[in-house]
Amino acid sequence: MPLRLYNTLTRQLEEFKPLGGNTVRMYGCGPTVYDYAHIGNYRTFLFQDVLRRYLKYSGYELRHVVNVTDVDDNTIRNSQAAGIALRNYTDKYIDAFQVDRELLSLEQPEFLVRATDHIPEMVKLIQTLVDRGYAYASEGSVYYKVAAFPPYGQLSHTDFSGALAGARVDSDKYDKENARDFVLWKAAKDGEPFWEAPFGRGRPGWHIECSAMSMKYLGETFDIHSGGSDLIFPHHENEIAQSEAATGKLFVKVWMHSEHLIVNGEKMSKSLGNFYTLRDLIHKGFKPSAIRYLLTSVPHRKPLNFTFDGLHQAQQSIDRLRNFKFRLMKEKFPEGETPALQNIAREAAQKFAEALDDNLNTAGALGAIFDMVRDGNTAMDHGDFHAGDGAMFLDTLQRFDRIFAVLGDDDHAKLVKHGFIKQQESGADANAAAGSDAGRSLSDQEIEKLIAERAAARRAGNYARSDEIRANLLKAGVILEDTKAGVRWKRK
RNA sequence: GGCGCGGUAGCCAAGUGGAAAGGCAUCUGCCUGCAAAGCAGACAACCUCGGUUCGAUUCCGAGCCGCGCCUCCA
Repeated sequence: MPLRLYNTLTRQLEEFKPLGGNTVRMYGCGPTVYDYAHIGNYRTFLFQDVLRRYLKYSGYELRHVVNVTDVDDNTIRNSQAAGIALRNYTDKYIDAFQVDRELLSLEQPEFLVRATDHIPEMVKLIQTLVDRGYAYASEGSVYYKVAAFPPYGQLSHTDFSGALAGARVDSDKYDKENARDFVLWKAAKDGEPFWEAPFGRGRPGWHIECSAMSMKYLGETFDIHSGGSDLIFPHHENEIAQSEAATGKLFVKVWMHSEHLIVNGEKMSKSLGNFYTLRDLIHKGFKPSAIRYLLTSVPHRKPLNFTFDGLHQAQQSIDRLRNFKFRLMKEKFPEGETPALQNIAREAAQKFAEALDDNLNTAGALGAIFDMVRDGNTAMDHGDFHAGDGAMFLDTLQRFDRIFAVLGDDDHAKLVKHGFIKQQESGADANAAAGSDAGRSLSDQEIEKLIAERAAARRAGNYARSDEIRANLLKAGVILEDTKAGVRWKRK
């Protein structure tokens, strides 16, 4: 089955085929770096990540651009409030964005670009629009003349032929010919950062950034452009107007948008106290992989209601998958193979891909994998699973993880690496430390040592001692399981 | 007002014109030194009203409810 994607522009599910050869050229709207990105932002970025991973899975090469908006009213306001140069201020949040991306296992796009590195391209594009009669200067700023571009409204499917189309626009604020016109270049205000341009000192408007940068790296027409649903209008509508007016060519073939994340049924907002960044959740003790799972498990065209209960459920689900992988790799099975079983694993991989082919139906894809996990576990428990069957199951599991990326069990290592967790100093009495609730985490070696000690106690029939060690480890956030394949431990 | 998205068991959620995936939670049993994990089983759902149809949760119409965008916003 071919990959089919829902295109906001045509409002249809369309079979996907790259415009040029085997390489998919795609652009994703990234964050404005005036603060830490919130989990709603990451819902969109994770959707884009699933998209890029599945395109690769499907055999395509990628040329993927993600932008960072590092100049706008918010970044300027906050940097000035902090008394820090704009560039230095945004650097901090770009670094944080990169850390978050690593925590959430977001793949690096081929190009991560920032707006202020592309001012000349934007100026040139604005000049082209002025030259072609699509833009006009006014009071040192430059505006896009929406009336000059009749297809305006095609993406948001809105008819703007009527006067103001119900928009509440403060038309006194700007010297615009029409309230719908939007700014391409903002005249510099006192004390604000500015760049030189033929139309005067100033800075680019938000929309022109994405047109200039996407076309620079991907060409005048490219395959996929994506972002959150709130960007459909006006941001993406304006990008189309700018780009197509400047080139006379189709700008983007497929537009994809993810629905918003809401929290406990309400819009996430600071005033409601339900506004979460990734680090807020990590500080509450949730694992990045659980957050990734929860945010990717709901197909992107459906609103996602974020709850802590949902995060807990996500964690449990991941554990089920990891447990199965553990059995697969560690348990000893009788020699031989069972073709019927291997077919189950093979068909699961097929169903997995078929679900994702259907506009990235992640929930359906998960169902296929869990079906296989149950069948595999059942066979193992009944003694029907043979040594020769493992590879096929592992292969399907790995296919799954190329998209979902949650089986790695590297949350702890990542959190230590980025300073969210302090590692227990080595050399300390691990058991005492484990029982002391010191707020530090034990190293893998210390945990292994205690497990060995417990194993010895169990062999000696000293269950009081072995249970004490298990309880201490639990207190330190380590869960032990005695399986047929040996002791398995995991961090809570 | 305009334009969208959604309403499936306690929670998350797939899917379908003809016996309604999957995950989490709960209960029982097996397994385990005890747990955990796993297995077996149990419990439990298609917002309402019309229409089309032999048959609708699925298609059409109306309505109700939730969320979003239309102004910076993933």
